[in-house]
Amino acid sequence: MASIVDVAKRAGVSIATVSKVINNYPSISRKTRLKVAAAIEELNYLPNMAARGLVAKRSRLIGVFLSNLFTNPFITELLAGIEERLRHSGYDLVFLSMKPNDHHYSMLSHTRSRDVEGLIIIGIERDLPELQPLLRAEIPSVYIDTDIVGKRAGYITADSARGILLGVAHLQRLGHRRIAFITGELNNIVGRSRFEGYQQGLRAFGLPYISSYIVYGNYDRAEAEAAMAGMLELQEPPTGVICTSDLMAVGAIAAIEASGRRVPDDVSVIGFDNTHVAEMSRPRLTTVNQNLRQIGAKALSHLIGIIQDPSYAPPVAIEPVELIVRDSTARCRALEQSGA
Amino acid sequence: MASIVDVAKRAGVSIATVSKVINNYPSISRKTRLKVAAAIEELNYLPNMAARGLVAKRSRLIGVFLSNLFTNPFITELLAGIEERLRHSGYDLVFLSMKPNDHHYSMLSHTRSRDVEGLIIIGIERDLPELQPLLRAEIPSVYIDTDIVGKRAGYITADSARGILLGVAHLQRLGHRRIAFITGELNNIVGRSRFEGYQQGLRAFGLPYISSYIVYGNYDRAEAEAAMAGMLELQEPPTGVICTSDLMAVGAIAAIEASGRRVPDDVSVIGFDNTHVAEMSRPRLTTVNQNLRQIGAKALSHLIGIIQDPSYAPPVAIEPVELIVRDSTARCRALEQSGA
DNA sequence: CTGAAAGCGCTTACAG
DNA sequence: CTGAAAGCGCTTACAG
Repeated sequence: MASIVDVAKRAGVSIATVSKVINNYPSISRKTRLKVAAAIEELNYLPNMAARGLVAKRSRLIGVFLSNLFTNPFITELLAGIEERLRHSGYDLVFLSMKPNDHHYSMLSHTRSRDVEGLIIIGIERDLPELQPLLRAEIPSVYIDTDIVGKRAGYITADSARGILLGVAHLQRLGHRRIAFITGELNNIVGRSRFEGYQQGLRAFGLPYISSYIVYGNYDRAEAEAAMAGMLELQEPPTGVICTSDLMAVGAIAAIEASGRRVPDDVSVIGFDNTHVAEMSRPRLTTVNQNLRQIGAKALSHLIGIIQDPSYAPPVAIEPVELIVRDSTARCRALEQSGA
Repeated sequence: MASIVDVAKRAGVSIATVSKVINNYPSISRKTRLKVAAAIEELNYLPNMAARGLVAKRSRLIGVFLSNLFTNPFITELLAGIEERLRHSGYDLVFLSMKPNDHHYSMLSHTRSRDVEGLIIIGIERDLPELQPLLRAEIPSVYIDTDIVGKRAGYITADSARGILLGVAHLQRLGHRRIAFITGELNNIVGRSRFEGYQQGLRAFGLPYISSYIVYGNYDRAEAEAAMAGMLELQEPPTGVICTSDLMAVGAIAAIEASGRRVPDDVSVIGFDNTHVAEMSRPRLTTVNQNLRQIGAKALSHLIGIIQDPSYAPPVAIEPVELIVRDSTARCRALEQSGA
């Protein structure tokens, strides 16, 4: 492949001049600029990123750390958003796979050995010890779904609390008073704020707080199914249930139907994420939509801002959500009966 | 960050020696090796990949080109497989986003400017002109789902034909004779071989070939729904239908139910891919499973083989598939009626 | 406005 | 078994 030397020869200038043309130095005369541009074109020249990175510390590489790499379907949308915004930025994306059981491994070393300019870190635990060195080193970073801030680090996450609140409001409007909540772990901002949204909702509408209506575990479908089955055996089962993922909602529906009840006639169910699953499920899920693609795109925009401008304030961004009403929620039947 | 110079100073040797220790040159004495290893440990040293790549042309970077970046849910599984195998290989993965409408862009230049050692290319059109330069340059490459071979390029794909054949056999065993086929485009190996599998199946079991039972378009759900709706208005609608994605199967089911029929009682439906959707759909889908995770892992293994050993024969690998029987297929009712 | 030179952090013949 | 030196392809003060 052609190098800067070839271009210089062809254009009859020094390599320093070629470099300046490539990097848009203003000093270069129009004539020279044109000559060099022509040579670049003819030779199909593209600068070697490694060399550039080595000397200028500008690798044009953005690193991504994922906790459960690729296992979560929602990651796809996020990456699509990132990639969209990435396209004409001149940056490429490198996946840094963590090696959790390797003592010699550190996220910071990995980042540095690749000369990565900035980091997008997705769905990681807030108290991971590895994160401290990253923050101390002031690597430009945007966290998605983990509330971490630093001099050059910020985060972006959906307004989960409001999503759940919207769900409670919706059920309440349909006449439900016994509303259950099946959620994931509470050890991160996403889990915590969803739980807060539930509590706020109950309080706002004067609904009873019944601790046996609350189950938390992982975001797994089977677990939600078991949890729901358990609640259906209570003296007074809930008439509505809010789940914090669409998969969990599907699990809840399975349990409800297995008990001989129907959704939404007997029990209303709300999901979270508005994934494909929500459309696919029968009945189709009423669910909370977070614009993952946009979150991904914004994360990257902010990251590039932080990288390129030392005075750029890192984001602390809570993205709006909306409730998508489909077929898994309906008027509370208990209400209709008592009303009749 | 510590450089090789720091390590050399600390260990009291030359940088050449440090380099040799890092790269496992056999000439180094045990004593020196230990001293250097200790210094590396103490300084938390990790070689700068850009510098290494620059001089040795070994960037330890594997590039990935995706056609519809991240929009396809099946990509997730594939990447999970790749990442799994990648983990302790010393390579990282860089996403190279194609810039289709940029004249100055070429996949080859992009690859070279990143010093990428090898390429995984997923779901790309076979006759993309960009591919020729890549092949001529003999960049080690493994294509997934595109049948392309070269001196240092091979491919890996699931045995789609057999998947469809298994579907036809299954329906035939259940007494179906009027079997429809809704598929994607035929302009690539995946589309073609699935269609072949369908034809082989009909022939093998002496089933009628009815051209109005065959629809192809994209892999979209809505399109499959429309196609199915059309077939249901035929004089003699099919009693079984095979779709080449789970999403299309869901679309077909929607059309069947919209027409007042039921799945599987009136019409049996088979999907393809065994995604989450298959479990989620009601009824749960009978579908063809391809082990995407394994395909991803194998693709990477082969690629590393090609990179590291010039005499490694590039793969031409057809991976096995299996039929997962769930609730969307049942005995043909027409048969039962005539049999009764 | 342009170019010579130093240097980024490595690897690899080569000499000893 | 070890090290001095050249060089990979760039960028960036600095001099002119």
